[in-house]
Amino acid sequence: MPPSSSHAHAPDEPSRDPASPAADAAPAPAPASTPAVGEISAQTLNRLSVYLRCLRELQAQDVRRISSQALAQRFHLSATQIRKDLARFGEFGIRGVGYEVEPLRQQLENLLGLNRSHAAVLVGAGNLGSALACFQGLQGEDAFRIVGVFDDDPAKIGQSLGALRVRNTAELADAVRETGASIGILTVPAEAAQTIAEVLVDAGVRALINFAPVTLRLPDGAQAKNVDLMIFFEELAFFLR
Amino acid sequence: MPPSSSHAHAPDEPSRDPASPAADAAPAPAPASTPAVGEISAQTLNRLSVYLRCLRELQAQDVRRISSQALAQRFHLSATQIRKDLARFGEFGIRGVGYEVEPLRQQLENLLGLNRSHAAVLVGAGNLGSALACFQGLQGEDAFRIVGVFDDDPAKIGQSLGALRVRNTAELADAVRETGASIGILTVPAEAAQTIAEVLVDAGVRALINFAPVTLRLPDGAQAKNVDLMIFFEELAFFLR
DNA sequence: TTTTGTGAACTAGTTCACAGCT
DNA sequence: AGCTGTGAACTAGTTCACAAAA
Repeated sequence: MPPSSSHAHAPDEPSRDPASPAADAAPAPAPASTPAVGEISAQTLNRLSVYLRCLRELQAQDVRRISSQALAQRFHLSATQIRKDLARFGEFGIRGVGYEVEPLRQQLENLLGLNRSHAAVLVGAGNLGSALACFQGLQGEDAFRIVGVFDDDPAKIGQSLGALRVRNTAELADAVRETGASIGILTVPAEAAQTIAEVLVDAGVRALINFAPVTLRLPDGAQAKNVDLMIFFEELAFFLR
Repeated sequence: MPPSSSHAHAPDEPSRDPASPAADAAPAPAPASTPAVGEISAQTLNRLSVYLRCLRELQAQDVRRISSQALAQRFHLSATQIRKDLARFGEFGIRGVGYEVEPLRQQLENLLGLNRSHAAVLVGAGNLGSALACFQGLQGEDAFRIVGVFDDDPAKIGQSLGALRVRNTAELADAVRETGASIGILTVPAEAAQTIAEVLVDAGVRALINFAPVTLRLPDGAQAKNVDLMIFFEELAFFLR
């Protein structure tokens, strides 16, 4: 990886590109009315992830029920917003009581699509790529499994990363088809990102996390989440003026 | 955005708490009217970072001038928004012509506080910490310098990461004071994050990037940016339902 | 009671459309 | 003519405040 790509993430993308692969509504298990995919903002989605994390923490502490109020205080959130966000997908709470932690956690996992396992391939075995390949957050979850790590650099090919061995990028498309991977993680240099993204999407990947500081142009039906780490640093620099 | 960040995430924090360590207005070098720090939203700030990156790319291609229209098309942004964002800080454009790349780039760098160098310490030399310590995006910029890497683990202490050697976390506070570091990068386990954050802030660090999925509670005057990589994955999982 | 779920009010952010320079 | 800068219109997102349910 050349100038090891400058990856960094993207807090939230500059507004643009309203195109989104809207999926259908109502996933089988949810009894409540579920809005079409495109109708939930990234912001809301991120909050749901946060709530889920909070619920898991509560569950680890054997908390069975919690009110929006208590949840908000415990994790510095807004009680009203928690209620609004949750109410969007059904009536999960019990009036006068609060929410039951376990069922709510499950609802959120279903809603976020974490109830099934997603295979991911990672391209670019530089420092960041290696870190992600070994990332405990991913290993711990059942929802995501990295099934292949790829790089161009002959020096890296063959090296092992955790349980995986770095393979030649030439094998990428075949590997995606064989494993049915639906997620691609791009930790390649900026120049290579677009090309690799196209290979991935052609082979069947539908969701990308792109750590390279470029905007990917993707066909409909494929989604990319840009993550530019430099932007976080620049945001802090601003507060230090 | 939360005061000093709330839980774990990154994209953009759940709304709330308008409190912010507002600094004063008008930094000396900017001739244009500069709003107080707290008045610029994280969203706008991120867009400014994006514009800056685009300008640098244009400059590398010897483009001298560009209109908001052309800029927008080239990088898939919104022309109106570019103009609105920039106009907020002064009249940088030439009507009928567009913007001069070089001076605009400088203005943005000043505005974002990238004209001076910020020393950063990194705590937690795991996979992610190591990746960031060697991160070219940071090495390339003059604006940020990682001046120290710290860890608790005796097995890691003494190892070298790029030009640096991992030091004992016990030396952290002294190192911050000696180097005058203003930024702290937290790549420690969730349990350790709050404690380390306090040590850093006590020693003089005013801005943190926290990769641990916990909400840091910080005194006024210190700012944390939470970055939770899992949230990016969860966002994609949703689109794959 | 207590606490959810939700319309209504409010606030922030984006896009439109055009006046005003060059 | 061409393009910026900007009020005005619009859209999205948040908070308030209260009716309905347990």
